[in-house]
Amino acid sequence: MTRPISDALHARIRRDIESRIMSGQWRPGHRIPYEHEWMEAYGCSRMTVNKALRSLVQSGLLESRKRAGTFVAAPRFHRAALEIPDIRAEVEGQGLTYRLDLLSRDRRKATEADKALLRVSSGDLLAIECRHFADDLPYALEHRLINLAAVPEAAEVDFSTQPPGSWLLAHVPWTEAEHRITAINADPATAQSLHVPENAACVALERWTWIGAGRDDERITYARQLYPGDRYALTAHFHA
Amino acid sequence: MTRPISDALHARIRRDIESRIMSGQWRPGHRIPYEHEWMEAYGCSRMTVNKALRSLVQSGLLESRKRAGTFVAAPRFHRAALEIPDIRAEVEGQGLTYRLDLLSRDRRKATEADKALLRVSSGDLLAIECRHFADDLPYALEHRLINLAAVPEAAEVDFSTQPPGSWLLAHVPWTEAEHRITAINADPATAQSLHVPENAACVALERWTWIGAGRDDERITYARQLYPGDRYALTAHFHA
DNA sequence: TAGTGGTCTAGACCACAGC
DNA sequence: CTGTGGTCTAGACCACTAG
Repeated sequence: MTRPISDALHARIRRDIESRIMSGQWRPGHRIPYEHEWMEAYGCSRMTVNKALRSLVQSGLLESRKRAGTFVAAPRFHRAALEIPDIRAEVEGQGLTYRLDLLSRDRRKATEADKALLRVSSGDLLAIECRHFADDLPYALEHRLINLAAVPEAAEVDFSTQPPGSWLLAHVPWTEAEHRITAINADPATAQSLHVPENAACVALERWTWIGAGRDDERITYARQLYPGDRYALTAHFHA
Repeated sequence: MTRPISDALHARIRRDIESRIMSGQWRPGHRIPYEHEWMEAYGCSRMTVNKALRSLVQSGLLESRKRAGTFVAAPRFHRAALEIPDIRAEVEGQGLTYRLDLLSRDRRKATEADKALLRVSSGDLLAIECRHFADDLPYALEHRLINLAAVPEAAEVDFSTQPPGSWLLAHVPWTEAEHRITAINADPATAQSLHVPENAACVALERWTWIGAGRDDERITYARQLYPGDRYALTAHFHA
């Protein structure tokens, strides 16, 4: 007997509906009972029913159509929550010793290549190349651009010990982000840097970060991290 | 001037709070006004305020501590919503023609290897190898195991034209899932199958799917899909 | 047009963590 | 203790859309 997560009535209603969907009793497209009927079934107010249903709609398990009812949603893809930890936190979380190796740091006017990556039209930026180590084994190779128009303080920060990602996470707390995950073969320089054979498959994780509506000066940073494919895995989980 | 997504009062309150967090006006750890104060500020009831706050708590931007108040949450990692489309839908969504190539189909008792992958202790399963084509170019190579104890109907399905993922998505609608993304070098057979050079980097996407608490007979399927790294990218986005 | 979900109100009681 | 958020009620009006 597992202990219930929450005894709240709306949570019970939610779980009841969930289990009927997960058991296959209610298939995609099935119209579930009207909110009115749930009120009667549970002897509660409509707000309580509504709270349960809205929560399931937000999870993607249900969809509401005005005037028609609430239906079991037809899944069109697998959803999962991807939680990408800060590298230092991830390494230390595994009980390993983290070390940063700053390869280069360049403050410059955005080149054409920078502009394309950072998605700005002009301005100064900080370009950083660094390696992340876990117990003296290379963990990831990072190429990062920081938009100094958006984060001028970054120009004064010492990134020789503090990873740029950690600093940014703490100083530009809430952003929007887009991620792109691909696989690439390590070129000779990358291979040497990561201590992997030439052409070894690497996970390439790119991240674009900005604030708000996405104007030029709100672009925060671009990061490209390469992980040895045989030592690293991204994991994602779809909650119940 | 962008058109507002929703004019609902709780949505406006939500956006107001969001923008103060995203602009940096309220930093992690900051205690935002009490629900009582929001009521007065907006001249609305507490339920309306609560709806906005709960929504932000669920997004991870806020956290509530009873008796203390509601605080801006400290981001500990980058969150993103990963939406992995059904391959057929994804291919057709790009305006390409989808074709399935069933390489093998084997109904068998679970071998030791199967058990480890599917995470069951025994039982019959369906093992499928197939290739997905987009306009006659190999798009992905798939190895799939389906637990027949959980999905007996799968034994009768014709998977020579219908991709197993699409069938399962439609017939075992809602499950829990775990994903693992790595990069691998194509071995000779894989390279030939995907029309890529030997050792080409490929994105390996593994997915374990089950229902409910996760007992043996509730394990649904294991899938491993290999995508040519230079033709494929997974994308994930963190919503505002 | 009838009836659904979407939204909102003006209260209420409670558990609980901080003071 | 006090006051917070968590939860819930018994109504209400509205927009929308399916029939």
